[in-house]
Amino acid sequence: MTTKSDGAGAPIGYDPSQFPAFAVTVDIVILTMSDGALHMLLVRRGEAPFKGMWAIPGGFKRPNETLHEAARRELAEETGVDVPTLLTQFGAYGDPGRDPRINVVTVAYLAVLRDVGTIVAGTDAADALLVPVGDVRSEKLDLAFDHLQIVRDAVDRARVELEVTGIATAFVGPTFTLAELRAVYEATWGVELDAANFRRSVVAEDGWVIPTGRRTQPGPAGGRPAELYRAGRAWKHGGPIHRLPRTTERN
Amino acid sequence: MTTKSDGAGAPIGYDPSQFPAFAVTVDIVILTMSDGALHMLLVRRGEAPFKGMWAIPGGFKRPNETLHEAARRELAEETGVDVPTLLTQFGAYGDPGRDPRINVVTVAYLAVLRDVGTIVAGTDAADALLVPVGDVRSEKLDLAFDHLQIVRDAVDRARVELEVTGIATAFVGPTFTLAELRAVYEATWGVELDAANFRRSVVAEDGWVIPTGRRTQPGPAGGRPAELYRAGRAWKHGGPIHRLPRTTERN
DNA sequence: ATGGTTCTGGTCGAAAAGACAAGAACTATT
DNA sequence: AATAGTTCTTGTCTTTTCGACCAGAACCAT
Repeated sequence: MTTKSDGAGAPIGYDPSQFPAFAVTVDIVILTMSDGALHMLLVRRGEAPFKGMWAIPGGFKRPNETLHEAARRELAEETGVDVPTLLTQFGAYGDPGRDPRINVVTVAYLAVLRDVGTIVAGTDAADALLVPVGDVRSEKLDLAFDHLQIVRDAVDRARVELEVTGIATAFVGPTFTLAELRAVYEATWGVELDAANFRRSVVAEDGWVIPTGRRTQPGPAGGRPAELYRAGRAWKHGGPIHRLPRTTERN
Repeated sequence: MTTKSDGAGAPIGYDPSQFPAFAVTVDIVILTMSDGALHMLLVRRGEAPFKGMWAIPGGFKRPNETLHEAARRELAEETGVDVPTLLTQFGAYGDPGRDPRINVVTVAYLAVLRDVGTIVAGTDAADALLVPVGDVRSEKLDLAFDHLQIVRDAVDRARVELEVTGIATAFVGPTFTLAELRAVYEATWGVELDAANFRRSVVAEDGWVIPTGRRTQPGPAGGRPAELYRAGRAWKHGGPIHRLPRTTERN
C-alpha cells in the first residue's frame, strides 16, 4: 500500500518497488480544415489489442523528456511535422482497463494545423488517414481504446480555444480570406454566421488579421473577389477574449 | 527503446519490462474564500526530499481506480472532505527531475470549496494550513517540487471556470449575499466591480441565483441588510457563458 | 445585356454595458 | 432623538455593442 503518513504531495521514503508502475503515453489529436469541414488524423493499428482499428497517433513518454517534448517528438516521428508552440495539453486519461494489458496513463494534446499535405508526408501513408471529425463523433468510425472520448474532449477544447484565443488562424493558410476563416468557426461550432457581422467582429479586433491588399481569384461560380489577409499576432492564454458574433433567428 | 513500428497510439506487443516505468500521482489544489481573499490548502512535508516545505495535498494513483477517483480518495484521506463533482482536472506535469528520486507524472485537480472548517477537521491540523493564494503566487511561500507552477495554473483555470461556468457559488456558503459573491470575483480577478451592475448581471442570468426572501444581520458598521440568495443550477461545461461586467474608468 | 453568385460596406433597432444618482435600512455617535 | 456614516438596493441615463438586413461592388455564365 502507499504511504500516506505525512500527507505530502509525492511519495516519501519510497523505492521503485513501492509504488504501482504505470506506462505513460502521449496522444495527439490533429485537427485541420479540409473541404470546409473539420478533419482529424488517425492511424491504423497493426497489432493487438484493437488490431485493425483506428487510433490517435501517440506513444511512450521517455524519462528524460517533458510531456510536451514527448508529444512533439511522437508527432514528428509519425507525421514529420514539427509544431513547437501549437501543442495544447487538454487532458489525462487513466481509467483502469483502458489498456487491456498494462496500466497506462495517457496525456492528450491538441494540435491545429493548416496544411494536410505536409502532415502525412513523413509517415507510411497506408496507415494514416484524414477523416471528418463528424464521422468519429457520431461513431460511424470506431476508435481503439478510449480514443473516442479523447477526441470529443479535444473538439470541445478546440471550441473554447477558438473563442478565447486566436488559434483560428492556425487552421487556415498563411494568407486567407475572411470567408475561409469564417468557415473554420462554422465548421467547429456547427452554426451559420452572418458574413458582414463576422467581418466587422474580426477586423475590429486590433491586430487580429492584417490585410495584404491582394485579392483572390473568384471561384467557378463567380462572385466578387475576396480580400486576402494574413494572421496577426496569435494570442496566448490570458489575452483578451474575442467573442464571435452569435446568430439568432432570421426571417 | 519503444516500438514505433506501426505508429499507433499505445504500445504494441509490449511486455511490462519494455516501457519506462513511472509513478503516477494526483495533486489537488483546494481553493476557498476566507476573509474576502482567496486561500488555498497546503500540507507540510515531513520527510526528504523538500522536508519541511509546503506542498499541495496528493498521493499515488492506484491501478484499480480512475484518476478522478484517486483525487477524490486522496482528498478525503487527507482532509476528510468528499467532493464528488467539484473536482476539475486541469493539467498533467511530467518534467524529468521534478521528483529527484524517481520518474513521477502527476495529474492535477482543482476543487473550489466553501467551508474551511470541515476541510482541516479530518487531518492533523499541525500539518495543514490555509494560506492566501497571493502569498504563494508571489513566492513569499516556497513550495516543494514544481507545485508553484501547478498553483499558478490552477488559479488561471479557476478564473476561466469562473467566467464560463457558475462555480462561483461553490466558493460561498449555501446561502449568501451578492456582496459575498462579488467578493469572489474581485478576489480571483483582482478587480473592482460596480455593486449595482454586478447585481443586475447576476440576477438577470436566469436561474443563476435564487432569492430566499431572508436577510442578513448587518455588520458592526451598520448598513442596509443584504438579501440572502442560494445557488441555482450550477452550470456544467458547455453551458451558456456568463460574462461578468467589466469596469471602466470612473471619475 | 441579363441574371446569378460572392464579398463588402452601411444602416437601423434592440439589447446590453457601464456610470452615476438617489433611496432604503441599518449602526453608532452626540 | 437627531444626525452622520455605512452598506445594500433601485432607478435612470448615456454609450457601446449585437444582430438583422439591405444595397452596392466585382466577378462569372449565358
